[in-house]
Amino acid sequence: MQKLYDIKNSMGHLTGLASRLFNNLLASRFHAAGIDMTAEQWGAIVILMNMEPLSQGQLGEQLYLDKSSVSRLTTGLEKRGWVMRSKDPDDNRKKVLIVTPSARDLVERCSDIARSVLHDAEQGLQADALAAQKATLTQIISNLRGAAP
Amino acid sequence: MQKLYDIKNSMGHLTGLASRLFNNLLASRFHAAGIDMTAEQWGAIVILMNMEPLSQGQLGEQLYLDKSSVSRLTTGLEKRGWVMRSKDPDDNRKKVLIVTPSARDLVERCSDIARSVLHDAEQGLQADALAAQKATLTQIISNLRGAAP
DNA sequence: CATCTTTAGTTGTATATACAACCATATACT
DNA sequence: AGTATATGGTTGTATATACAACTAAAGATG
Repeated sequence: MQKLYDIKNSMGHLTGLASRLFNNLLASRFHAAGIDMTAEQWGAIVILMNMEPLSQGQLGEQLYLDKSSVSRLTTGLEKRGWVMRSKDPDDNRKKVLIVTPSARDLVERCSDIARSVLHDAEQGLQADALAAQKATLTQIISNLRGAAP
Repeated sequence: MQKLYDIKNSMGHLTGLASRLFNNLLASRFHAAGIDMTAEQWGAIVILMNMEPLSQGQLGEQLYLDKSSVSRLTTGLEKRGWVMRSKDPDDNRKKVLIVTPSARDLVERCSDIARSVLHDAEQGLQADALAAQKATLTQIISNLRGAAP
């Protein structure tokens, strides 16, 4: 009989755990700082600030999210006044996303908090180990994106 | 002015992405094989098969899930006849979870599929790089679990 | 032993996400 | 130009998850 799957040492389990713990801690520290923003909202705004203007579809490519998820995420960002969603004059199907001035200060504060979480997460690890880990993760992501369904 | 947060090369982003892609691909292949089980359900059953009997609380510790999430996850597993949930005779607050025989065959097939996904995900990576990555991830998880909220 | 506290699980509510069905617009083809 | 196809976004529905409020049971303390 085949050995049981060693799930607790598997890539899928470990990445899921790390991601969940990171986002939970981030959200908890945002909340403690009186900031009512989720980790996912912060991530989307940071991507936009680096690359704007983006359409919803382009944002989805960056985050590897389904277009329906991007639609709902964007609705939340717009409702809070952090993102402007307007029609693309060159293509009336598209929406153009721009970060509002009011979001920018907030996002800087959130990014400082994210740095603190990252600092805690990487405690005791060498820079080269971290760099190697990111490279490996990046390769895995690329493999998964290219894999046959 | 501070540099913008390099989110696309950050641990939080990469682990979230990898985890999501892995689970999506797994679910897609389960579905293609005619198996109506989610990646999360499979993961929970594998943990149980390795460690049963566990209470819901103990399963939650293994998966780092909130007790409410475990409760709902277990309800789904019970509804499909994959897990027996019974009262612990030694402590009437607790529920004892046991994998049913009918789940075992299915889980073996799912585990084979998970191995195929893992194989695809790790394409082109050296065993030592993968081992180092797991060790680093494990350390990060431990750090995050121990971090102050 | 009576009450206070802690622990285990459930349920209400909210966000994040995927897939499928759909609508509107743009592009391609004949 | 007119129809067929492809693309971008929204909405319906389902699962996964967290936190807060609650219930029930066990343990602690006077």
